Amino acid sequence: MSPRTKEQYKAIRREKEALIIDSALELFAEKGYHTTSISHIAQKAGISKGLIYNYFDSKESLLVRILQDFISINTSLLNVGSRQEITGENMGKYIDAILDSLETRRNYWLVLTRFSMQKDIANLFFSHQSTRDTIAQLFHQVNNYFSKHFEHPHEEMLMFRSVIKGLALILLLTPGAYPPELIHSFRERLHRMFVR
Amino acid sequence: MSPRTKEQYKAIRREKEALIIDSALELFAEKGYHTTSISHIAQKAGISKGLIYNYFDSKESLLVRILQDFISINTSLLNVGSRQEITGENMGKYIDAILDSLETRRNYWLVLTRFSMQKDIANLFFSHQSTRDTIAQLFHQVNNYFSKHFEHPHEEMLMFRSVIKGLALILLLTPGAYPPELIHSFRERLHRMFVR
Amino acid sequence: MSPRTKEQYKAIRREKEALIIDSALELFAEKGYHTTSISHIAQKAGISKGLIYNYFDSKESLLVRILQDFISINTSLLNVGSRQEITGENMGKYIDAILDSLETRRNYWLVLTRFSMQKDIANLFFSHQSTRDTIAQLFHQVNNYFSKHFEHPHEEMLMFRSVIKGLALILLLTPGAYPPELIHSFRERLHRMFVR
Amino acid sequence: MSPRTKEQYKAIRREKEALIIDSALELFAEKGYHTTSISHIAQKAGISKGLIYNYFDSKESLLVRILQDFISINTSLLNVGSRQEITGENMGKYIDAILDSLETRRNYWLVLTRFSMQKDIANLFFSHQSTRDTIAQLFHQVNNYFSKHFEHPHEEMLMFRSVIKGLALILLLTPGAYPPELIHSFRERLHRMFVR
DNA sequence: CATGAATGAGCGTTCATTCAT
DNA sequence: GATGAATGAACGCTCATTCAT
Repeated sequence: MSPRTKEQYKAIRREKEALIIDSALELFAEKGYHTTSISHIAQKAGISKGLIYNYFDSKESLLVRILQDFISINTSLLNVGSRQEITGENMGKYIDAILDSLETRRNYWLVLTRFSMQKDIANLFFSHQSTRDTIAQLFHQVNNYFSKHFEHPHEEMLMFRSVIKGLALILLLTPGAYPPELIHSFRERLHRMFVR
Repeated sequence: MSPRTKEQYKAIRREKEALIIDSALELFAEKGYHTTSISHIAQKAGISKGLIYNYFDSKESLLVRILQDFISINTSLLNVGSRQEITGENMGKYIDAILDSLETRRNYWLVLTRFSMQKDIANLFFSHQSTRDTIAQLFHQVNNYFSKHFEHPHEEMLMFRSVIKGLALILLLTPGAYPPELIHSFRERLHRMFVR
Repeated sequence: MSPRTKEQYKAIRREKEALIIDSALELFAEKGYHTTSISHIAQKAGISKGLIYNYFDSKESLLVRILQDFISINTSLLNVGSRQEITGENMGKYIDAILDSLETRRNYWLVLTRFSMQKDIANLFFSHQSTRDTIAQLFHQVNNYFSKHFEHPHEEMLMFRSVIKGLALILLLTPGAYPPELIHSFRERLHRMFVR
Repeated sequence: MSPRTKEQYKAIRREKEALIIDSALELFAEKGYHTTSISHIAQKAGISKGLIYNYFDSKESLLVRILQDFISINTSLLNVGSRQEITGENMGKYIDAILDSLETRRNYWLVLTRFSMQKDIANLFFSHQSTRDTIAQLFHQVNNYFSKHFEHPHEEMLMFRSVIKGLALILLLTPGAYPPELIHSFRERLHRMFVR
């Protein structure tokens, strides 16, 4: 018989790759990078260990891929062009987007949060210049926003970062601990605090 | 030479144990749990690998011991008698104590923060009934405090927990990123926000 | 289009087989057997990995085939009829043929030389009765040649074998280390030494 | 009980290291580097795989050690000081020493011969400057010797190298194929050819 | 109490080989 | 005839843990 067409092969690859990424993401989120073995990922994906290396060069490159996917999703969270200023409206949307994303992309956030605490992997995260640039720019824009609208901008920005980070941690680590209504009113409070 | 007395033996044991814990804590904080080997700990402590197993059952139990020590220290941070209420003064002290502790016990916090994301390790905290009780009681008392002094107590308590957690994370992971004056004025702001 | 005839199919097979052998030979010679993967051979030949197994049972059998091809070429180097004696002229031609062959069939010699040290592979040469016979006969004829023309035939034959083997090794492993003129005069010296 | 004394530990290490080297040498000589696994070495030595890494950093470093040992043994073969000239007497001893060494250190020679044919491992062999220097110096001295005593020094030196190399190969690969008397008379012939 | 040689299970990774298409 | 996704055994290597001394 004839071999599969190139399109068929591509489709197989696309699906299998997604399957591997999903399995790895879930395990990385649940147990962390070092405690998750390639064996375990393969088992979860229902494939052989060897096949993973048909799709990814190494365990590390699999992680990098997951992180990059997440970054490319998230860079659009703050809907601002490269050199544009952040408006109050954008800030509101940004807050909402983060809170929403914490639910819809829970596993990604778990992985990212975990790794921001691990020096070796954090370095890996910043190994790409583009990633560093994206984050530096975002920081700069947020900085400008607070400088423009608040009396004590540094203090306020630290408050902003702290409360967002802390809330994220709480929501990630104890999901369901707070009722939706509370989350909702908290979100409104954040708007009152930081949207100008 | 006369043989050592039982007390001397005990003293030696206590000191060796402390030495091992210190070495492990420093390495866990610096490089993480998985990237720190028993060999490395022994080297840092200037003893043999085997001796560590004379004091601890396993690498994990060494970690657990470190975390439990820290928890028992921290639960006394808020020095309130069993059924006493938290006063505004106590709350102020609590905030200060936490911020101070983040500096003086940085390594402990680093280890704890990293492992709070690991479900199995997180459960270790609650393995002792007494720890569970202490934490539950603390939670209850803080809850009462906010109920008594704030219009939206749940919202306020979530704000309290978020900002403390987030600030802790920032201070731990990016030490030196914020100047002392800013930290100081931020602390005062926390007092204004949460001390009644 | 009309379906291919049986002859056409055979021709395709023959060409593909030759393509695979050529690719493998080049890689085996360049990087060695163990460091050359089937993947690499397929890539060099511009075909799929699977197709190689349509022509050869295994990587090893591909190697064996290469070696056997070469042996069957080489046993005809000394073109002496079955029971004929080796003449001085033939010996001269033999020496020249070997030296020429080291250049024209360099890759074959490289592979053969490397594997002559591997006992299991070395035995492959002798797996075919006909090969064993040919070699035995050749040995016998050379033996006769030296017995007839030299005072110390065994010593002389060992000298012959040694110098040819050693020169081959040097030329194969350090190509270009000796200028052509030197090689040429060395060849003449070999003639003076061994041609009677 | 008290632990072993440092001397006891050193003795254990020395013996175990020798055991590992012996086992590895034998297998490398018999089957080659790539076809010999750490597992196999451990099995032959009657120890666990892990223990090998208590003594050697890697499989490669084990090989390097073997090669270096051999070099340090052999650099004294040609009994000449750094800048001294090679005398006829020394050349005679050199020839004898090589032929003797081929028997007494057969496995070393097998390993070395094998690896001179394998580019990746040959490079490893020359990775140490001292090794390169030693060999370069030897080559230089032999070169001088032939220039001084022979009419066609390059041709003669190529003859010398070829016959020694070829004889070595023959003796290594087909031990016992030639009777001792023949080897002995061949040795005398080498003396007549190259000792001046 | 103290040592470090020794173990062995498990890791990430490679690659010859198979087989559905 | 031809493809390449998929397998699985084996590799080199690490390291928590054990134990004779």
